[in-house]
Amino acid sequence: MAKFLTNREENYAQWYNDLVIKADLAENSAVRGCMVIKPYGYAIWEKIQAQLDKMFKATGHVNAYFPLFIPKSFFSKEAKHVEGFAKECAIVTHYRLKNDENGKGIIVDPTAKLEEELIIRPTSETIIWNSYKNWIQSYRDLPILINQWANVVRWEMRTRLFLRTAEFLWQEGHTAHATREEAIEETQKMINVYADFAENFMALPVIKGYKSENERFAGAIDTYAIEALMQDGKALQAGTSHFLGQNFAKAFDVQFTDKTGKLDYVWATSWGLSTRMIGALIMAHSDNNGLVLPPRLAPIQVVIIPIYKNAGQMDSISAVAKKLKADLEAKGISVKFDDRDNNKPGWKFAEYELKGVPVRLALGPRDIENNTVEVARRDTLEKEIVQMDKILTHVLLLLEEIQNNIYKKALEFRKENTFKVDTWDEFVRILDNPGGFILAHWDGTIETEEKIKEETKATIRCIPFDSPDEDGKCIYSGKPSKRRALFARSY
RNA sequence: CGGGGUGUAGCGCAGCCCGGUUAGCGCAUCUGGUUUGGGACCAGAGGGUCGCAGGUUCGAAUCCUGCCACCCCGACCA
Repeated sequence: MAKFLTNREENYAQWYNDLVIKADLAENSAVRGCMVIKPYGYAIWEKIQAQLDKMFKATGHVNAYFPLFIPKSFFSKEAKHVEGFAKECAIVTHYRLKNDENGKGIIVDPTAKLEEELIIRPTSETIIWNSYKNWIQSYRDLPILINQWANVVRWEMRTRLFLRTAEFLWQEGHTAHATREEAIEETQKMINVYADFAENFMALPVIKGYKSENERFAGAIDTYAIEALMQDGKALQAGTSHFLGQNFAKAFDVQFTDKTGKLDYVWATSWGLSTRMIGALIMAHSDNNGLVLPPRLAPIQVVIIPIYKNAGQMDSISAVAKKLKADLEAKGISVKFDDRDNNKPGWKFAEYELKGVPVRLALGPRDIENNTVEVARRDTLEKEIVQMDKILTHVLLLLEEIQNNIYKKALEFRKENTFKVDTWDEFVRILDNPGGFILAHWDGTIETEEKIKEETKATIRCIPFDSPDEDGKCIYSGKPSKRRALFARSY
């Protein structure tokens, strides 16, 4: 059918790239490493935003906005934090251009040099905590539960549409608390919100766990993550929530008076989820015919395609289609009636399969005569004929079923590609074929983790929250271990 | 930053080795007509600083020099 895509089995990376372009989600821009998110791709992001925003507000958070620029001096206040981001910063040094004296275009005006350089935010902890310093004096000012929807810049050496771009869109939550316990509770709450969102809206099963010290966010005491498995057996970090302890409060001198009148530093968390999620969505569900979108995040949930030979037929089909569209919309479903005359039905079928529209309804003269609709579902590509009077409930149920089915399929895939491994040989062998998640014992040291990474490119994705206590031996060093970690090669 | 590759119409490419009519093909676009239940067909039309700057030559997309950009493979990362 869709011979326009590279085969997923032949070249997974190329398939992914083709799909992003052909489905009209995004394209490379004139700026190195930065993408243009096209309307269809952005519509998915808007759906993600709308749902997450609702969930953040339901858990007591509010939105605010902080500057894109961060003074260099702010950045260096938390030692680990700078170290982590220093190598991928874009820096503003001047504020004016002028005409070149030799008449050759425009140049940076050397007299317009900034006193202090500005960093384009790679993340906003520093600029936000600088503000929190002024906002917090007493325990009565706490907690602060703020989220920001923003763009950030990380000057990555190699980029890939959605998965890693030099500029990306995300949300970052930054909260301030009076006690350690409350901050930890917040960190956990938000990783649960992310997992809930991933599983119930993206139809993406995830594993929640702790990051190893090596993989932790720069400046965090503890990082929790949700990890998902892609169809090529590689892992993708889909969201992170950090317990920052008092690190940033100390760096920015944010103290408060508690109920007993004692002065203490504020406890912090931060948590983020980015446009990378769209990459996860694509890689987790799609096939050789194109995207497969979960109904709850699909910009178009149902497309209606007319099949006709002449204007007379089109008139009667159009009347039925418009009524059907209105009825479905009244049930809260987003519907597109594609009555463009410049493409044949076959072309449209292929087009909407490529774009992952969950349900397709075809209406032709036969259907008008028999009072029926042809219903096709994107996830299985099955077609059936449904009586017009049953179509509303049928579509509603079908959308739910597709949502559940693609989740089940992804979960099944993850189960089949998660392995408990106890020997080094097996570990190496499984990583190469078939790949996937590997649960193995690890001695808990950074040295071992790095050796494993060097030799196999596999990293510890997380130590799953639900990983049970059990005695074992580290797969690499043979030293005793009490718990299994989750390993994989990752994006 | 190291290794490899590519820049020719909106997109994908051929031409370059071996210099020589008006730079070609497919897709897309526009016009007209026939079509329409799984990516239609015919006829016609428009669209080019051949990445940039020099050089060699009677003549350069083609040869030489320099530069720039992008892509792929490694080291960094959500």
